[in-house]
Amino acid sequence: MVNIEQLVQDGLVTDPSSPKGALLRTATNLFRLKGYDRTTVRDLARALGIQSGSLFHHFKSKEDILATVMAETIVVCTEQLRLALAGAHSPQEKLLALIKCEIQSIVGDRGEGLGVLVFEWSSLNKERRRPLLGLRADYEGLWLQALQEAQEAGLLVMEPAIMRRFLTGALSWIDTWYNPEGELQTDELARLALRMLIGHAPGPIPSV
Amino acid sequence: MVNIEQLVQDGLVTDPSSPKGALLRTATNLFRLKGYDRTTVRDLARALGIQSGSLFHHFKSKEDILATVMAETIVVCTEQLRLALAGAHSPQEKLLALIKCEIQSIVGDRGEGLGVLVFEWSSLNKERRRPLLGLRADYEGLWLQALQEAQEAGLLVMEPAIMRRFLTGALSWIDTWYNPEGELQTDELARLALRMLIGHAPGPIPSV
Amino acid sequence: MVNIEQLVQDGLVTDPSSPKGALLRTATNLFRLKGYDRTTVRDLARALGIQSGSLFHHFKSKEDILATVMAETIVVCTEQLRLALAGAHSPQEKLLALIKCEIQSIVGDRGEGLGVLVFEWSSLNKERRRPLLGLRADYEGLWLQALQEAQEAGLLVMEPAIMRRFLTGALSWIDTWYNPEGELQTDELARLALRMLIGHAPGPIPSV
Amino acid sequence: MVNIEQLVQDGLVTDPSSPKGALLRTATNLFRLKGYDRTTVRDLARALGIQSGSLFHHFKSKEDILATVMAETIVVCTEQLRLALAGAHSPQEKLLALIKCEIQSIVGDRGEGLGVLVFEWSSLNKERRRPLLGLRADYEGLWLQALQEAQEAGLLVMEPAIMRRFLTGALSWIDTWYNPEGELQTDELARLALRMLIGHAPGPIPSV
DNA sequence: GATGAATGAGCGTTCATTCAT
DNA sequence: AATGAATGAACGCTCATTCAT
Repeated sequence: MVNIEQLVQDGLVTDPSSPKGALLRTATNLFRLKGYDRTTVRDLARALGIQSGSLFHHFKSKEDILATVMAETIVVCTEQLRLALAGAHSPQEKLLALIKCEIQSIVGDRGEGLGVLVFEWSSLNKERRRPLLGLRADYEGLWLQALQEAQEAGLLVMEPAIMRRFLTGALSWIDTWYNPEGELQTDELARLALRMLIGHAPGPIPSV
Repeated sequence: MVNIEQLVQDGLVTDPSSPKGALLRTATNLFRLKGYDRTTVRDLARALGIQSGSLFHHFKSKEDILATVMAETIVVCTEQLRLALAGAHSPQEKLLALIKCEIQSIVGDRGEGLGVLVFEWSSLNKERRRPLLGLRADYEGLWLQALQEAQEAGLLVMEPAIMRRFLTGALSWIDTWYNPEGELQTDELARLALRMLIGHAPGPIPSV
Repeated sequence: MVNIEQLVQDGLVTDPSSPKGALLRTATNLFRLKGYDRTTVRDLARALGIQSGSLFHHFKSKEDILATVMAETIVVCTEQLRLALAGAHSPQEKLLALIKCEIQSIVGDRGEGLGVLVFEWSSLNKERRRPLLGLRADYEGLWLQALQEAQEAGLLVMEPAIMRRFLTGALSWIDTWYNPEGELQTDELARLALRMLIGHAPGPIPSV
Repeated sequence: MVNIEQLVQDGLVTDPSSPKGALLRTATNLFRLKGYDRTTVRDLARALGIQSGSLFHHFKSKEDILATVMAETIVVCTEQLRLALAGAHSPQEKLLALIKCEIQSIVGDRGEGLGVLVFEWSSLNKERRRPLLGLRADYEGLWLQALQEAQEAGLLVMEPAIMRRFLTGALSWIDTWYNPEGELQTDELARLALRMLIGHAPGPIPSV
């Protein structure tokens, strides 16, 4: 598991155990559940057991909360991606690790943050998007490098940039249908996604 | 191209050349561009050159406009899917036809409607979702049948239900990155997607 | 029964069998049932089976309809009062006749008009009230004259002006509680009211 | 005078010196003057010197204000009635006390509230009427008991239920014509009303 | 740091009225 | 006479934000 405490100390993410951290967690939940626009600051305050005016001691505006939720989501996911890569060696292993990691983010406790990132993107002012695009580029950089290596190893069915785009859509969509209590395990799901990338016929993927 | 006039006569979609049709087109555009919540009825009226009160001669409420945009989008896309299937015969041909058709919907003039459908789904009241879910089931039924046939022919790299879910995400995501003026043609994009489904190694897909 | 046809020919009231008459009847009903403000011209048009715009061929404005309802109600009631007086001779007979007549107006088919008159009075512009006040004065003149005669005959328990005011309130309030299908007949009710005016102890009122 | 402070402490009425109390007073005034429907929340806010949005900190809706005006009016009047009864002993004394009290309510500072109660009753949603009907029944219960006793003492000219209805109308109508600056005193008015109930011939009512 | 009353612009919607057909 | 689309002002109400306490 990624070392959140380190990120907290680096000032990159908010301490989840702090009041501000609780605020962000609750905001993420509500923004995903009801949508950013339909979540009022009073809703948020009520869920936290405080008055709506008090929110503005932590954040300058409602949109500031949204931007922070998005930024911290990307930062944590990127850190998790880095960690996943650290334990993988072959191109195929790396791809599988990234896929597993991204699926974990989507169906796990970062799922709501990612959902907010995708579905509420248009709620964010143009100027506020820029820094997030930079963070996103870091994240995507890790993916593209791994896909590059896989292609050089002759594994991919198509070029990395498009491959990644197809994959991004396929994986992010999981959020809309995956049932964690169903039979399908996330590791199996990751293996299936990998098969889509490397184009093997049905049957077990050769062990990595 | 699908016969819109027939659908108009059947009362399934609004005549695009009527004032109400123009209203729906403009609404689709704004809902996708700014989001449903951030599009005010005054925005919509201004874009149409009418008074905001006049909108309510055509629709009982703002949400009614949203629901109609969604319903007509599905109806037209389903009709197009049906038409695409009519010209295809082998399982592989059928798959390619469906993919081409869905990509055309996404990057063509139904793209905004589909974006509204996906991104503003949560803006719709629970009760208004039901009829749309029925229409959506018709659409997905066509896909699943074609995928079923492909699997029986030994073409697919995984079972149809999950295959379709991966594909839905991958294709709908195209909307976020595809540039119609770039080099990549939609037919080529469709071929690449098909390759993901049927798992061939790099190189030309065998002609269908 | 009062001769409505004569009033129609004199141009004092609208022919009840004409479209305009039907409009007034329906308006009276709706104004009393829902209140003038909460009755929309669309409600009224729908109840008549026409379009709301068509109302304005008969009346210049919604308030015009209200004023007409009120004016014709007073005119008819005054005419009925006159008729009632014509058949009575002694002061006591006259009082009873007026009371019976007013109760008939209240619980009968002029009840809604009178309710509109009382309850929607404040919905009427100051300027439009003036002519109605004149019509009302005619009506009250008949009452005061009869009460005067009764007082001169030593019948009343108090002076006519206040007596009339108490009676006006008592009788108009009947509308809120009287049930025409109950046991209490309107003639009996009139006798009870008369007893209140002339102060006999319980028991049958001496025959007039 | 009834102890308003006690009612405030019991949570039955709003403190008249609080901002909410001022709001209710102003609302009562406007609702009576212009009618509930024609009084806009902006009118009310303007009369109070606040912004229209601020009203909704005190009340959830405009109709909530109306319902509160009505409820508190009945509660205070009932309390005053109780107090009036406490100082009266014979049936005749009790009747006179109740009449005086009701007239005071009508021509005094509860007159507007009672006017709102009568004239805007139909502006209130069906569900909101129920609790008010209960409060009203308490009020009427005091009246009916006193009238019952008067009848048993052989005082009334007719049975209590109808007597009360005539009286309700007669007294509530006072609001439309009584001029506090005229010669007629409310105590004299009350004596006249009592005479109507107990049927004495003109002349002074025997001392109670 | 937290409160909560107040703000004021803006929301979706209503509706009497107009007018070209 | 009648239609019905359109108007545009006004409605009740919401809500992010402010600020004196």
